[in-house]
Amino acid sequence: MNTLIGTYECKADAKGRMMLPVALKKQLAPTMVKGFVLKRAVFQPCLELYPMKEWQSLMLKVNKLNRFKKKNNDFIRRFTAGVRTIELDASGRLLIPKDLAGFAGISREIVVSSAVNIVEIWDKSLYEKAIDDAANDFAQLAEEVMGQDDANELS
Amino acid sequence: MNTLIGTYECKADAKGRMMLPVALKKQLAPTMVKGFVLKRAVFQPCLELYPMKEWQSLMLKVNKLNRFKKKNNDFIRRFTAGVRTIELDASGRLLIPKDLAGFAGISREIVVSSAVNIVEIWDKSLYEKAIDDAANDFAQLAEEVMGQDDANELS
DNA sequence: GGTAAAAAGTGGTAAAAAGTGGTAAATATT
DNA sequence: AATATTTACCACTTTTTACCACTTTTTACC
Repeated sequence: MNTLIGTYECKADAKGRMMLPVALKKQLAPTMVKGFVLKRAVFQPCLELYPMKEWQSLMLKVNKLNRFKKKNNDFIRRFTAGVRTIELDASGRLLIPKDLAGFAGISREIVVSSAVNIVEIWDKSLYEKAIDDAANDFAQLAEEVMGQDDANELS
Repeated sequence: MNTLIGTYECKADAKGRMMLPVALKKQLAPTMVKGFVLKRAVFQPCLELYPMKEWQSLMLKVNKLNRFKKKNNDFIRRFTAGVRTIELDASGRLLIPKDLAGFAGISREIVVSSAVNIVEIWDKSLYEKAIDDAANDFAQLAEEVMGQDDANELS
């Protein structure tokens, strides 16, 4: 699947439903029919939305892990915590289940952010906080993550 | 891609649309067809406009990162904050999405400034301020570094 | 277990906000 | 002065938000 692009702000209604931003919906259109998996993120207090196909291919990998190793078992439990399959309703709205909303501290203001081939769903204020935190050591982070080949930039 | 040159002032209309200055448009012409990515800058309250090709080659690197590493995850999130794909409309106007305009404090008066191979978009007053601050910092820096020994000047 | 109350989830829609397209007037450039 | 560029509007479409009314599921209690 093509990688997703974009970070969007949107609002939930009183029942915790949100419209996916059209720009994102268009990108997701091919994968929309099969539905999604929504789950807790591992590193951050946010949710991750996997197009079903992405999820399945990830599960293929996970299922190859040897469950008789405690670490693998723990990982699987942890990784699949809070997994829910969801679909958009007839009006194209996405309902964020209460427990997941609770985990991610989501109230009304939401940020939806693509990350390669999945979508992160954040409470807006927590998102901004995470961004700020990352900005502080962005220079260092960038160097560690991307900095191997400065030479290319200069050539 | 060729490096872009120049700093230009322009105005947005009531809907937050601006014409790209022709001088810049001419320079961007080859890359225009594929559209752009507009995003929040990391260190400054301004926006960055990437010709799509520039953006894609960056993403090629980014997409190779293993997202099960927290650092990579954080980096990607920080780097892709506020990303939007945009195109010029039929009249050659660039619409700055409301949330991004909000982030960059952009109202009507805009400064567009090329920076190597991307374009920075600033609210005019914030731009002036940033320039001033940088000037002050530089003066102080220069003084700290070079200012100790007046004697040298006189010798 | 059975029942009432609360919570969670559905479906629909009116109104507000954001975005699009076009053009006349103003300003700058040659 | 003539042309090119930029600015300021108007009218319109699409998207998003904020509700209301209703159904289903879960919880709490007798």
